[in-house]
Amino acid sequence: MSSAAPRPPAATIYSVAEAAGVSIASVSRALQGSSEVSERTRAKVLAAAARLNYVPLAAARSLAVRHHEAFALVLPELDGPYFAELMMGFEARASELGHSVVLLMTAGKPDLERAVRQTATRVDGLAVLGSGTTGRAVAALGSAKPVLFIAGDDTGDVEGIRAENLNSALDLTSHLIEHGRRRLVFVGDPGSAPDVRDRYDGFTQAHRSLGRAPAPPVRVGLRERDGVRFAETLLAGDHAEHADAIVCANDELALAIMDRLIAAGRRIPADIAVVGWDDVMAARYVRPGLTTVRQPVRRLGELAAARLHGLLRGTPAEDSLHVLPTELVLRGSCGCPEPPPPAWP
Amino acid sequence: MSSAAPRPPAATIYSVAEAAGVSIASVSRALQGSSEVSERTRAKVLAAAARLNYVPLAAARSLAVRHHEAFALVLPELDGPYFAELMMGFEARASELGHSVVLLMTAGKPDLERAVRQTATRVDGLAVLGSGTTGRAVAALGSAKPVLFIAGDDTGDVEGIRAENLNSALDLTSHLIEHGRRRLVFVGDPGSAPDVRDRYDGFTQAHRSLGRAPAPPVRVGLRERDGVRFAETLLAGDHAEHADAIVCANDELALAIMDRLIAAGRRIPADIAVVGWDDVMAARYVRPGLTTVRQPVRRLGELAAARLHGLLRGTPAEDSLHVLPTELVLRGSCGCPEPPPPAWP
DNA sequence: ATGGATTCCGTAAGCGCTTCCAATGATGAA
DNA sequence: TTCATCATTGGAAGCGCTTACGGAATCCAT
Repeated sequence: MSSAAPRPPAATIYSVAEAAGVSIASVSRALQGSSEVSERTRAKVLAAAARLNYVPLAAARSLAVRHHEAFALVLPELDGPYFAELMMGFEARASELGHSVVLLMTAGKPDLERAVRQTATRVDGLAVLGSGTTGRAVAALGSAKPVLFIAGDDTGDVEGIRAENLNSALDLTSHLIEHGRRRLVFVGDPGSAPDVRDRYDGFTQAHRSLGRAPAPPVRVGLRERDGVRFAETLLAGDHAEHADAIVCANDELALAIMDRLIAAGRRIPADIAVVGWDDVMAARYVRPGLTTVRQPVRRLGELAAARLHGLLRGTPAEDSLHVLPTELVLRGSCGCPEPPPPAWP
Repeated sequence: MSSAAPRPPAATIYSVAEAAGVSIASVSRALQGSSEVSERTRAKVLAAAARLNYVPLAAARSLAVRHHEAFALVLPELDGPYFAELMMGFEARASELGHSVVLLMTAGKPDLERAVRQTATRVDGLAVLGSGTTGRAVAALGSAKPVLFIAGDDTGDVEGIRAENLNSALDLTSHLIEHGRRRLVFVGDPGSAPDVRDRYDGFTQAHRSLGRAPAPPVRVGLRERDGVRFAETLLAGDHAEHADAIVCANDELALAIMDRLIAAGRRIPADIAVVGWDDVMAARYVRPGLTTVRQPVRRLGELAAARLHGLLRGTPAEDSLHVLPTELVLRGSCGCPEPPPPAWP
């Protein structure tokens, strides 16, 4: 439990040069591998570097080469598998491409814009999840650095990637209607995020294409407590038209609602169907299993890193890459037969 | 969709100085706030800086002041709420303390040691989760930078923080025994990680203190598929002594096992009790609810950042801070009555 | 007024690295 | 043997910032 360990001064390019008996220029060249150095000096340098445990200081290198070999990932919060997967994908790909990743969480940050700009000074590009405040804070960056929006709006001037939302929501809603449901309600605030908006749009389009009128959205947050609250107003009969299917903006909401409804004696899906979005782990363990939509979140993260890299090198975007397909996961909560448990390889 | 946006050169301290009509030294002083500058020049500088949208380049600053104002968080993977919470806590606290966080995921990294050292060059300290390979890669860093192990071993020379494991496991196991269970089995590999080891130790101690002999651990991984596999061998009757309670190293395992057991017609907890560890979201939505142990993971992350900061300034560790208490959460799967659903504020 | 304190500011020296440029020595052709 | 050629190498500038250091301007007490 040594608290004031004496830290030996780290090796620098100078100490390596001295140890190897060459100039710092040669050390740099030998280590970069690129330029021309004789085998002899390269060997000497490599040996000395290894002996001294030398690793070039990132800051010095950044200053000299004028870039950072790092990307920022800025996220609103980090809940559930969604963000975890996103990060893993992003980090993995970024790392392959030779970039570190610095993480910035926007939730609860008093001076977001400052935080963003601060972060921006140590990276070559930023991938940003979150609209609203975050989006604005990032926009304030101007075009100083490449920015990529994840699951954001098509703002036209900044590139963005996302998972498909509208059509999946349309399919999901239609599926419910095919199950004979007639009084569907959408729970979630389309104004809160572009992907929620798209999901609600799919919901309405499914209705309209069948000549029905969609109910207005129930504008609540995306957390469990919001679901609980909604379930309670629903049970209290506050909802004018007695819903027979609930389309939730995410699984958290759906799970919480389903739980309360069941606790109150409602049968799912017999009395009322519930579907969610995201396919979180809990979705496959509750009974009935939660019908939901699975997004390729990890690939979204990977793609974000790859595109940022591309942006840096001026590689034009292939539009087709920018919206990733999703997958409907049908389980018992919508009225489908419960699927067999997945077989693990 | 502009792919080759012309990026205007960023403002530097020189351009600000020129715009403000002062020297770069004054700009630096005015912006640092600390040193003495007249109100007049400070105002001029601030105005110019604002006008030019100036933010000091982190790399240049790092080079000059010889530290980075950044911490690394290195994690083995990022699954479930555990890691997400940890990260949020870490980032939040680090940010409060004025540090950026750079993230390094060790899973699937071909040259881990290189990656770690690379990362180390751009931070002032690293918080590391994961023993084994990761631990070794970090150890290779020597004492070059402050390192903090999260949920690692007490290696003596490096500081570490963790949640309490042994006593909670002891309590949990005793609780099961009080429920009348007699043939408990522990699922998880004590050799895979220090915290799993401690949990198994608690398991054995609970037995010994009652004069019973603990069964040897079932050494499997921590993922759902491992649980499924175990459940299947158990159902196949491979397990010599017919278990009446399963203590899992984490919730993922417990959930998967419980699911398969129920699917096979076993009644939980009547026929067999199952308990986990972590209190993931799914734990409170499955039926029966999963009895588990909740760790203050977020606070673990916060503490990690705070201690790293302390290490940097030579603040000695308060030992009491280093192991955080956990909380038993009793639900139906151990034989307790199902608690009422939580009330959200 | 005059001296010594105080303030405030600019000059310049780095921080550790990359890279252009010129110098070196070795090589081959004449 | 001599000279052009070429592969290597070192010198040095510069990336943008902080921070001694010392000079100038201002102040107060005498």
